[in-house]
Amino acid sequence: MKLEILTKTENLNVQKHIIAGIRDLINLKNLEPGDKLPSERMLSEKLEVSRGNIRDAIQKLEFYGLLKSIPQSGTFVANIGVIAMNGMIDDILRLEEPEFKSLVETRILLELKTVRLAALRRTDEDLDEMKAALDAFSKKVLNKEDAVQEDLLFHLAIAKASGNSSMNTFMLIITPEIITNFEKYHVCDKDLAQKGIKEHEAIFKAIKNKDPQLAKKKMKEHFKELYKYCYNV
Amino acid sequence: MKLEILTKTENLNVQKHIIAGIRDLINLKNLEPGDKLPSERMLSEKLEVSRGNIRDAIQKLEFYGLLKSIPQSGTFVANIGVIAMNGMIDDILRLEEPEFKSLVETRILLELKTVRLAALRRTDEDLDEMKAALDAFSKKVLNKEDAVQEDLLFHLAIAKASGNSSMNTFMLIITPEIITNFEKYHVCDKDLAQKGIKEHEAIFKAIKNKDPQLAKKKMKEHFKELYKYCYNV
DNA sequence: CAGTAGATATTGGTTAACCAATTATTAAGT
DNA sequence: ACTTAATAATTGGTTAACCAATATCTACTG
Repeated sequence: MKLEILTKTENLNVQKHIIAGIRDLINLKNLEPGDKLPSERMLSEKLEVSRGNIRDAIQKLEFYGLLKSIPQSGTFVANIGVIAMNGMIDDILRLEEPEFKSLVETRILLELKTVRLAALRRTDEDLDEMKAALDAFSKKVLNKEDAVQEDLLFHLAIAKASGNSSMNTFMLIITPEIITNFEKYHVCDKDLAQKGIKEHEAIFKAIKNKDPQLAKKKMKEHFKELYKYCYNV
Repeated sequence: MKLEILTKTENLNVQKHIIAGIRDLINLKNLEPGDKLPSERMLSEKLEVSRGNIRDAIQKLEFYGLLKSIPQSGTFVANIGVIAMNGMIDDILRLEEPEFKSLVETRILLELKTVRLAALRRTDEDLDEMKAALDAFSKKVLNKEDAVQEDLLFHLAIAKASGNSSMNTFMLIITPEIITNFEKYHVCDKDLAQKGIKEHEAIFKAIKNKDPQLAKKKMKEHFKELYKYCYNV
């Protein structure tokens, strides 16, 4: 018999099997917040997978705040009751890779907020970093070079200036895929980029002047062009 | 000499050291999208950390879409240019744990959108699940039991019905911390929960009737109470 | 000289042994 | 009988050896 390497999809299925197993076990044993899960070795034996797989699954549930590992002690149910635990795990198991449209939708939502917050909260240092990103973008466009990266970095600078760490994180999560798709579908062509400079400058100015309303308005106009491209491609 | 175990913070610093090292290396060698990174073993030697630490750091950069590992072949720079790579890595290195206020801010933003989308896109199956969550919440409140979990599960059901996978994911990420803090600060006391039933029902009804405007309005009213509690505590 | 087949080295991934901290159990002492 | 000290077992975390797929080099053939 030939031993085949597991594909990424198969690995994901193994992980889902484990996560479902942990959920069932929590229910079976009526584990409550603070209770200890069986050891990784026991879990790997019961679920018939390697300890490494178990550790990966636990890490994922830790990421979602459902479990908490403590060295040389054990893995514990986080401060979340059994009802929420079940509901959330089911949601996690059902999660699918987001489509490009979802990403754009989310990005627009986030940015219309971060730009407002940035106008309210930006420090002088934030302003400097945004200016640098803005200049880098303009320079590339004027040289007729591709500037998708510089574009996104300007937007990330706004996210940082918003002072909201979780929005900043979420922007970072969706940005790479956005860049890849933009480049693939040539969303930002040269003509559009020319307009982009003016629009970026308008956004920057509004943030500099601490005018949240105007900042949001300018961002909306900026996205208007993107919208057209995204939903026509 | 006594060997001490590394705390979680120290481990995080090691990871940041590695990520910065990888960034410097990409710059030094002018690696472009598709180029291969040095092997994990070389990196671990050069940065003087274990291969496991290297793998963790690479995994993190893979999560943010900056690197891509291929078995038995190597780790490659994703389809993102050196400028964006530098900017994003710097952002990642600077990321801090979000404060509770940031989480609430983000949650409100997300939910005012997901509720609109849910009203537009909900399937009958979505409706059933939301109804189940709604009933579970009502039942608990009427029994004068704590219902923070059921509350959040209703909101997660809305996120699912929005049909936007990334917003759904983001809601899942912030939910546990929200639950923990709500319970800690007793944000949702019994009287508020009584009101909550009516508010949830109004939201549900609006989604059922596919009325996005009304759904958003009702969600806003629902959050009005929360807002007061969050910023007074 | 080009091209190909085979051997060798390198790669990310996996596994099992190991580690020190913790926890549970036992034994001893008062 | 209770407390405490010592020991054994268990725990998550870490490390190094191992694996098979891949990439690279070598030697041979036409």
